[in-house]
Amino acid sequence: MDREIVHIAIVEDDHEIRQTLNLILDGSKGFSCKYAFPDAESAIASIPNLPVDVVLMDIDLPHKNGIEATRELKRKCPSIDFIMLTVQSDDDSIFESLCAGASGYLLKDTNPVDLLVHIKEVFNGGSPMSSQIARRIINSFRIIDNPLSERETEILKLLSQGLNYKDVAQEVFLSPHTVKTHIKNIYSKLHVNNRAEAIYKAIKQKLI
Amino acid sequence: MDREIVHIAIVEDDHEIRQTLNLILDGSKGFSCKYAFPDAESAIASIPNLPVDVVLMDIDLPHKNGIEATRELKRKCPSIDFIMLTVQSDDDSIFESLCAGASGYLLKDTNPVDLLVHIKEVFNGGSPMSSQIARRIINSFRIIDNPLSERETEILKLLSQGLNYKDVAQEVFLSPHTVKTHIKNIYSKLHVNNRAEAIYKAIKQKLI
DNA sequence: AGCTGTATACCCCGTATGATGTATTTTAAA
DNA sequence: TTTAAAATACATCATACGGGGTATACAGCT
Repeated sequence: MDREIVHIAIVEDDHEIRQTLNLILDGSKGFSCKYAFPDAESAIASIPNLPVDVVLMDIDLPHKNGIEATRELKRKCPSIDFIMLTVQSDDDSIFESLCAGASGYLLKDTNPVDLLVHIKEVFNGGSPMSSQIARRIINSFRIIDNPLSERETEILKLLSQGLNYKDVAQEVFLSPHTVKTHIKNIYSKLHVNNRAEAIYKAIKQKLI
Repeated sequence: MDREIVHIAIVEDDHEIRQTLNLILDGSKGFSCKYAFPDAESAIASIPNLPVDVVLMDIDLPHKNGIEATRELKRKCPSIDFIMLTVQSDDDSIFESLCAGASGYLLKDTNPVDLLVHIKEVFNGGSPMSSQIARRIINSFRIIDNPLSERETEILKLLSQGLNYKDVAQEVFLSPHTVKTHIKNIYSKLHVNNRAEAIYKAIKQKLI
C-alpha cells in the first residue's frame, strides 16, 4: 500500500518556487505533480475536476488568499488533503488555516526531502507540522486560571444548557434565590452583566 | 546553546520500562535522567523540588493517573515541560492531556533515538507528536456546517458580547423588531429556546 | 480572634426577553 | 419565471432576568 503514487497540485504565485517545486515533486519516485496554479481562482476552478490527493497551498496569493481557497476547495473536495506551505507562522494564519480545513502547516524553508516525507504523511492520514507550530496549537488548549468556585461552574454549565433560574435550582436542589445569588457572583467575577456574555467568556477561557 | 544538558524525570509504573528508559536517557550525551517514579503520588511530592526540565509521563498509573499528575505538577511548576508517553491514543486522552498542560504526546513504541530528538524539541520550545495524533487535534478545529445566514451570525456575535435587542439594533442599523425576528430564526435553526443555549451551541460548533 | 471567600436564602422593582402572531421586500436558486 | 429563503418591520403578553439590597453559617487563613 506504500507503492501507491501520490498525486499533487501546487498553488503558488511565485513563478520560480512553483517551477522548482513542480520539478522536484514530479521527479521523485512515488510522487506525481502535474498541476500547478499561480492563483486561487484558477486552482478553485480546476482542482475539483482533477485526480489530486494532496494540494500544497501558499497563503500569500495575489487576489484571494490561500486560506480562502482552501476553505472553498475543502468544501467541494473533502477527500483532498491540504498542506499550507508558507513563510507566515503567526497564530492567526495557523488557526485560520486549520479551521479552513488544512491538514498540515509547513514553513517554506522546509527542505525538499522532508517535504516529500510530510506529503506522504498527509496522504497516510497524518498531519505534519513543525514542532514549533504544534506547540502554538497545543498552547491554545491551556486554561489560564479559573476564578469560579465549583458551585458557580456547575451552575454556569447548567445555564449554558439553556436552563432558567428555577430549573437550575431544581437540578442542584437549591432555592431559586440562592441560584440567583450565585449567578450574580459569577457575573461579577467574569466582569459581565448578563448570561450571554458570561457564557461566551467562560467558554473562551475554557471554564465550562 | 545546544550544549546544555536536558534534565529528565520519568513517571512510569512498569519496572522494566522505567529502568530501560532511565538507562538509555541517562547514558545519552546531552541528557541526564536521575529521577524515576513508579506512581503519580511520589512524582507530585518530589518533582517540584528537583532540577528537572522535562518529565516523561505515563498515563496508566496505579492510583492517580498521569493526566491528573500532569495537571497538578504543571500548576506548581509551569516551566517544566511534560511529554505523555503512552499506549493510549484515543481522542479523550489526547485532549485531556493537552488541557492538563502536556507539551507533547508520544506513543510508547517510539524508538529511543526519536525519543531523544523529541525531548530536545520540547526543551527547545517545540511540541513533538506523531503526525497521526496531530491530525486528530487538527480535526477538532473543523467546522461541520453553518445553518446561519451572515446577518444572523453577525447578530449572534453581538449577543455573545452581551448586547441586548436595542443595542444590537443600533449597532447594525435595524429596527429592534427586526433584530427580534432574526433572533427567533436563530433559535429555531439551532433548536434552542434562549440566548444562553444559542451561544453555547454556536461556539461549540464554531459558528461564532 | 478576625478576616475573607463560599454557600446558602430572601425581598423589591423595572425592563429585557421569548412566544406567537402577521406582513412586505429583496435576493437567489430552480 | 415561479419559488423559496433571507431580510426587513410591527404588535401583544406573561415572565424571566438583572440590579439593588440584606442576612446567616461555615470554611480556611493569619
